Amino acid sequence: MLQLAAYPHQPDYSPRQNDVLDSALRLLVDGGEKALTTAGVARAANCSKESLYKWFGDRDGLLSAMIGFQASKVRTFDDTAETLTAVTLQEHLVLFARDLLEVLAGDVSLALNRLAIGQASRDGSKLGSMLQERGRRQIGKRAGALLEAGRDAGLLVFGDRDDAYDTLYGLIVSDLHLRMLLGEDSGRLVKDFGRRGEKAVSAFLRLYGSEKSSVQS
Amino acid sequence: MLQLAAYPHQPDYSPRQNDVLDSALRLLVDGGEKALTTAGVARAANCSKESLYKWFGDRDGLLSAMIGFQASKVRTFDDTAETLTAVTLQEHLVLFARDLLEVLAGDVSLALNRLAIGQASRDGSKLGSMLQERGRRQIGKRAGALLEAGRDAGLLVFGDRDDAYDTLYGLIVSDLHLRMLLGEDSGRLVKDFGRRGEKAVSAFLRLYGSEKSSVQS
DNA sequence: CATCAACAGTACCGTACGGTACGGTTCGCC
DNA sequence: GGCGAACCGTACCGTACGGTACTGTTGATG
Repeated sequence: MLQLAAYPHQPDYSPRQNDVLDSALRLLVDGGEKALTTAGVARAANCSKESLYKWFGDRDGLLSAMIGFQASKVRTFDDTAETLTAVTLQEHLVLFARDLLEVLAGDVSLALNRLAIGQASRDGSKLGSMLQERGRRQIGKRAGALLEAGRDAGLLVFGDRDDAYDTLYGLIVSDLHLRMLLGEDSGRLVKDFGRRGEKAVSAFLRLYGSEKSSVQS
Repeated sequence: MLQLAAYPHQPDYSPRQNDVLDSALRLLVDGGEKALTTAGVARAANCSKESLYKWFGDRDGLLSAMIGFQASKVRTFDDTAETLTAVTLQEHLVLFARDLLEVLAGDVSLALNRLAIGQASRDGSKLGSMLQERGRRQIGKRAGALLEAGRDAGLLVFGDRDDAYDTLYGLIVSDLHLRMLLGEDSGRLVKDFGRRGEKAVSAFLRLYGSEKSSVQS
């Protein structure tokens, strides 16, 4: 699991409003977008609809705020302080893979992705690009730093960093994310994230690893 | 592009009803789920709401029928008749990759996936599993046959066929499908499907190809 | 021509939701 | 204590949608 900030970090809203956003996320996770009515949020959060509209403008503003709020809780940490060896690079990659899979499988993440995808056709995909920017881009920065550190240490060989990350991502996730979004029983799939990550990293190292990066499995 | 049956093949519904389903799909593609109202479908298809309910039961029945109807139009073709060489295997894999990407990027496919994902939280994901079964499973059979033919010809080495296909799928698609579902401007991404497929197949062959399968690029 | 089934078009109903308005309450501030 | 801002709870409004009922109209069959 990625680091969660111990304190909400006061991103954009007051503590009271953060509580409301928490309730809204809970509601969304439990019942899907259909359950996310303004009256329902107000009831669940013990606030009035009038306050909702004062704080967030309208329903879309509430949705945007929910995405921003959730993104503000997901923290990526730099794990490239130490100098990399073949073993530690592999370990860090496997750790990254596990974290990535667990974030993608999180119920809040799944609910928000479903929400954004559902709205993608309508409103010019504002929510979709928000999720992209605040979600994948952020986690991609961590992976990119790790990959470049591996290259600097002579353990990885690649030309374009984004291409390498794209390959790594595909090897780790494949269509698992989409299957979960479609509602495939994730309970059955969730619990070999460790093994899945190891296999993906192994394949990635076979593709992009230098000679000196080989690690006996 | 995958083969489209020249004749609708009379899957489950009458020609008149197929026309209605076509109109409904068109409506969904143009305006998203919000635009897919029963009155809208009836107007677009020049039929009455009463007929819609008689034919499809209720709105969910209409959605299911739309998925089934669209799936019935996508035909996978067997391309493993000839005996495989290193070159033809690579060509078939690249062709498969291109077809896969173009299917996933199709506007009807994207609209239906968005629809199913949007409903995944509510109804026990009936539409989601339908899409899985009729879509990915179907296209996966073609890939699976190709992979096994490659193994039989001594060009590929793998233990579990599904694992190998999962890897191939991840290398080809990565998170491109999700990005398109989120509304990322596909126009910018769409047109190097050929190159993307070639690179993915090249990586796949490096992972799963036997000695004798090496092809100079 | 009479009959009957299928269907289009439309009017209608109940409900649910987004958004607004208002009375009552709490709480900080002078 | 008096005042005003923030806010809760609720009532309210307009609209849009899913689903049903009704009235023709067509077209095939005997």
